[in-house]
Order: sequence, then C-alpha cells, then structure tokens
Amino acid sequence: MSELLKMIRVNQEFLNYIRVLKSSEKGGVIETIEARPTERIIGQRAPIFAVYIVQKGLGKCYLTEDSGKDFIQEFFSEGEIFGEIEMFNNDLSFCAVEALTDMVIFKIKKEHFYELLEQDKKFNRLVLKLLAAKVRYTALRHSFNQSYPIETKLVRLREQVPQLTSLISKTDLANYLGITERSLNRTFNNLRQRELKT
Amino acid sequence: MSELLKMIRVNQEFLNYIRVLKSSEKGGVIETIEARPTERIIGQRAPIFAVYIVQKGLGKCYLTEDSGKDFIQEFFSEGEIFGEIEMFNNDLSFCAVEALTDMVIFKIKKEHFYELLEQDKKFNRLVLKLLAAKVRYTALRHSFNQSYPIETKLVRLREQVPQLTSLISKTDLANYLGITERSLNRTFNNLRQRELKT
DNA sequence: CGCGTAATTGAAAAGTATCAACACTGGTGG
DNA sequence: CCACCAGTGTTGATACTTTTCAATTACGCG
Repeated sequence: MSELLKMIRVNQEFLNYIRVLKSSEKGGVIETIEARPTERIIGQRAPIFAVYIVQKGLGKCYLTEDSGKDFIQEFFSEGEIFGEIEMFNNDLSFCAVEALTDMVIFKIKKEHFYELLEQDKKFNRLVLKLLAAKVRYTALRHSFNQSYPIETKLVRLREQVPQLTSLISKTDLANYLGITERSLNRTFNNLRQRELKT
Repeated sequence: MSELLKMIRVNQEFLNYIRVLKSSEKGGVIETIEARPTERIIGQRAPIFAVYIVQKGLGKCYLTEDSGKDFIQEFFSEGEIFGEIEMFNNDLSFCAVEALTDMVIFKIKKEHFYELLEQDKKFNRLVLKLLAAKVRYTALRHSFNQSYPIETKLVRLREQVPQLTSLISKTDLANYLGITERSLNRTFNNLRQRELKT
C-alpha cells in the first residue's frame, strides 16, 4: 500500500474549471451558497436536485447505519463534488453532508448539470476523471482500513495531517476509522508513551 | 442500511449495449478473449492498455496489501467492466483481476475506449452511470463492513447467494469480508447450531 | 454560573486473530 | 496402483484487540 490515500480530499483542477465556467457567458447556472458549522447540506435518503462543489471550507460526508453508528466516508475540501452520484441513477442520497467549518459552495441544478455533461466535453471529461478517482480512493481506503491495526492507521493520518486533532473532532475521527472513541484514545496514549521513551 | 448490496455484481444494460456496438459497423474495435480459472487477467500495479467487460463467467478483483493480506474488492460477472478506472488518470492498476470460472471477456483498447467516450453519447452516459454505481457500491459496502459483526455480514450474504460456499471458496470469502478463515468457520458453526435448535 | 457537548478513563465482557495440528481433495509421477 | 504433494478446509486453545458501559472531567457559550 504505497498508494497515496489523502484523508482530506481536494480537486483543484475541477475547481479551477468551475470558476472558468462561472465567469463565462453560461455562468448563470452556477449558484453560490454558504453553510456554517454543523449545518446539513444534504440529508441521507433524500432526493437530490443539484450537485455541489466545495469552494472553501471543510465538510464531512457520512452515513448513519441502522445500528445507529455513523460512518464517515470522506472529508472534503476545495474542488470536491457531492450529490453527483445520485444524479446518474436517480437514487436517494446515501450520505449526508455536513459542514465542519464555514463553507462556500457552488451549486448546479440537476438539469444544468446534465446539459454541461452533454455539451461541454471538458466538463464531461473532468467528471469521468473525478468519478474514477473516487472509486479508486474508496476502494483503497476500504482495503487499508480492513487490513491494518488501528495504530498503523493513526500513524498514517498524523503523517498526512499534522494538526489532526485540532482540525477534526475525536468523535469524527473515530467514525472515520470505524472504531470507538475509547479505542482511539487508548491508541493515542500508547503512541504518546512510546514516543516519550525514545 | 436497507440499501441493496449485491455481492456479485452484474450490469446487464451495459452488456447489452456492448453487444449492440460489437455487431455494428464499428464493432471491430471490440475483441473477445477467454480466461480459465486462476488465470490473471490484469496484475496489480501494472500499466493498463485496455478495458475489459465480462461477457460470461465469474471473476474476482482483489489487492494484496504490504502486510501480505489479500482483500477482495468485488466479484464480478456479466456486464461488469474493469480496467476503466486506470484509464482516466493514467494510473497503474490498483487491483488484480483473476478468473474464478471459465470466462469470456470483451476487450477494448485504450484509444478506442476514448473514442467511444467522445463520440458515442450513449456509451458515455452508460460509463458515467456505472462509475457512479461503483462509487455507491464501494462506499456502502465499506460502511456496512465496518459497522456490523461478522455474523450479520454472513447472514446477509447467504440471503443473497444461497449457494454461497459452493460458488466461492472459503479463502476468498474470508478475504472478501476482511476476516480470517478461522473466524469465518466459527461463525458458520454458530449459525448452524443455532438453526438446529429452533 | 450552568448547560450541553466532547473528551477521558478503568474494568469487565465480547469479539477476533494467531498458531499449530490434522483432515480432505485432486492431481502427479514412480 | 499407490505414495506423495499442494492447496483448501477444519478445529481447539490461547492471546490479543476492541467494544461496552458507566463514571468523571474539560470546554465553549449564552
């Protein structure tokens, strides 16, 4: 697993292109909305009428299982899109999306999203690319998550995101890793102790 | 989690369309290949020059972690495509694909795949759709896998695939669930005993 | 100050992996 | 035809990991 598994996903290339579109003559179809921390942008099992692209800020995409447990699929930041999965199969959303910080978000209504896909080759290509990246990311993360002990996962995360615990709450972290907060704490403590000894 | 999570994936709509293409004037770009059980069709971390669509048979898509553990991403059957993820970002393959039964497979070379995407709107649309379905499937499976005990997972699988153990080896089953064979056996035994008592 | 949410901890219980031994199968070659 | 082999499946005992539960503390904010 030498593959890169970013915890907080971004897609600068896509964001740039959305900005280009926004300032073009057809830019009218791209709205801008805002969200404050804890605000839910889309709910789980809800019909979806638009896609959203993060312009600024940090959000989480999570789903609540029947057992009551939450599982966080991904944290997304600049350039990441959501709501698009549901567009293609007319599904209800399988994730809820919630803001963790103040966010600024582009919003494109369903019908305009379709139009763009049909009429704008570059847009079409970027969406294909980003879907492929999502599949890859999700698949690799699942495999990694199943194959290594908690400690390894935590060490990885800290390497990537040094400010880990200040950015993301312990509760969210635990739900991202699919473990309990108790286990998260114990592992943190073990790591800390071991680091002091050396 | 009332969502449907098929263990063995199929995509009849896509397969039908590939067949239509194959018998059209441009059908020449679609080759047919075969594979026998245990044969590896693509290797992990290999460059990919074509996409493959299953016409008949059953295959598994798995990846080997540094720890030596195998993790099975999915089993695919008729109409499922693989190799496409790597096309869009010019990545090396992150999964190996291996035949479990005799297989017949359509093969479309990279450049022709691109052409189809650009020139055939319906093909383009079907690929978008199928990528979205893959994201959804992978995400839901990950969540489910992390959130429930082994027993629940097994019960689910058996409901879906009654002939489970005759179709898929215990080793593969364990690797699909991300558990050891020992745990798989114990859980099967527990279930069996409990069913006898009632 | 007081409320609610998030974080922390210990002890006990439950779940899973590890390991090592053994059984079953189908194919291979002497 | 039998002995052997490799791969797969099975099991018990044990050690380890993780969750559960409940009790406590810390923190931000009106």
